[in-house]
Amino acid sequence: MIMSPLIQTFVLHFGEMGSRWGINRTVGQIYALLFVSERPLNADEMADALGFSRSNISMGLKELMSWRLVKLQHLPGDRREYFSAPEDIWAIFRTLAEERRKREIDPTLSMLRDALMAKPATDAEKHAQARLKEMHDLIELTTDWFSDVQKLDSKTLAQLMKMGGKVTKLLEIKDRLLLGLGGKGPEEQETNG
Amino acid sequence: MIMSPLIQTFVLHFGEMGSRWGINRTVGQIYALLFVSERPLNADEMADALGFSRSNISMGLKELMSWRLVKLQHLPGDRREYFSAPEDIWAIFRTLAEERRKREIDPTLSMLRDALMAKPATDAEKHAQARLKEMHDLIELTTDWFSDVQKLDSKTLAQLMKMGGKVTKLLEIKDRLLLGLGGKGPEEQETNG
DNA sequence: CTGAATTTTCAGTAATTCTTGAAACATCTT
DNA sequence: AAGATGTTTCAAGAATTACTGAAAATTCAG
Repeated sequence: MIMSPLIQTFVLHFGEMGSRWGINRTVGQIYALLFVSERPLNADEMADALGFSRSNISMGLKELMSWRLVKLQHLPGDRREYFSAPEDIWAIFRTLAEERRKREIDPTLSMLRDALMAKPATDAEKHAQARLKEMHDLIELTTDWFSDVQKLDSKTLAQLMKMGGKVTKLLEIKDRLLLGLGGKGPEEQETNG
Repeated sequence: MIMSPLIQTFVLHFGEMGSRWGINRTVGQIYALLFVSERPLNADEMADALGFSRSNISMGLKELMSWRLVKLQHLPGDRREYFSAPEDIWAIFRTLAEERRKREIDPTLSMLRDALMAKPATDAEKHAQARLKEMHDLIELTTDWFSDVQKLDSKTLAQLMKMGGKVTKLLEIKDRLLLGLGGKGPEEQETNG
């Protein structure tokens, strides 16, 4: 299979980026290729297109499967395994986030909690624990929030994001409501910009 | 300088995590050490505590400075350079996000935009471009949103995050307001839960 | 069951990235 | 300006990670 220059550029860039994020180049390229492909691909096609050995592709796919980032399917009358990336890019994003959480965030939080249980023996330890507490709380806050937000459907999520910093406007409105509906009316409508 | 077991565990874990995120172990450990330290440290102290060579520390610090993650200062009557991590952990988080954006997100967006300019020659390219557009939009949306939210002060940000998925409640209220203030009154107050 | 097709494993090699000591460089003190 | 102190650079060696081909394992058709 021959990749058009357009696709090739993307695949190469993505592989490069992957390697900056602790994902190996092969895996990044495989995923990029699957992501833009209009149909599922089998391992030989990928090996051919990317110029990697068959076994390298096999390992890359194994990795991607452990991340739940690829779907495996069979084509009628063909024994080979065909792979594809999910249609919904938000779903990809979520899966990535979930897996990363499970693999990296959770163990880190657990380590921090353990460290916080110990009785500080010195001033240095007391200070260190205070810092670890800050880190723990920040991580917990951001990931809990993230997992909450993640549960929203794509449409709501997009709507929310499009508002950007303007969510604060909503917070102000909320506060005003809670204060007993004093204050101003709906002239706050540019909130929707 | 001798690290207590508590600090050592943290430093080691952080170095390990770093290496999963494309940050080398030394750099991760240096930062962890600075993060929990109650006072600024000089390069020799770090080399000693972590068991790395002086030159390795020097390179690590250079890297951390390029990320704007450490502050350099001088102590009165001491010619050596002392380093520390910012007090405010949110500030650290923001800096990290900004730098990562500058280095990785922006170039990726630019590559995607370029790819989208090309006239698709084949069906495969047409499909690929549609996918790249999805990716471009997702990245742009999330990063724009992130940079907006990033500008909020820490307190507002924390407030927002503590709400988690409940922000949708705010959206509902907003929609109701925009629909001309029909609908219900302030009995929606559990929004604050 | 047999054998063809396909996939996975794995040990060895290749490539990359990390780490170091030595030398160069810089800055201060006298 | 010389010497002391401190920092950076860099080439080479060490360690890690990626990649491959060959062999083993699996799957399926007949």
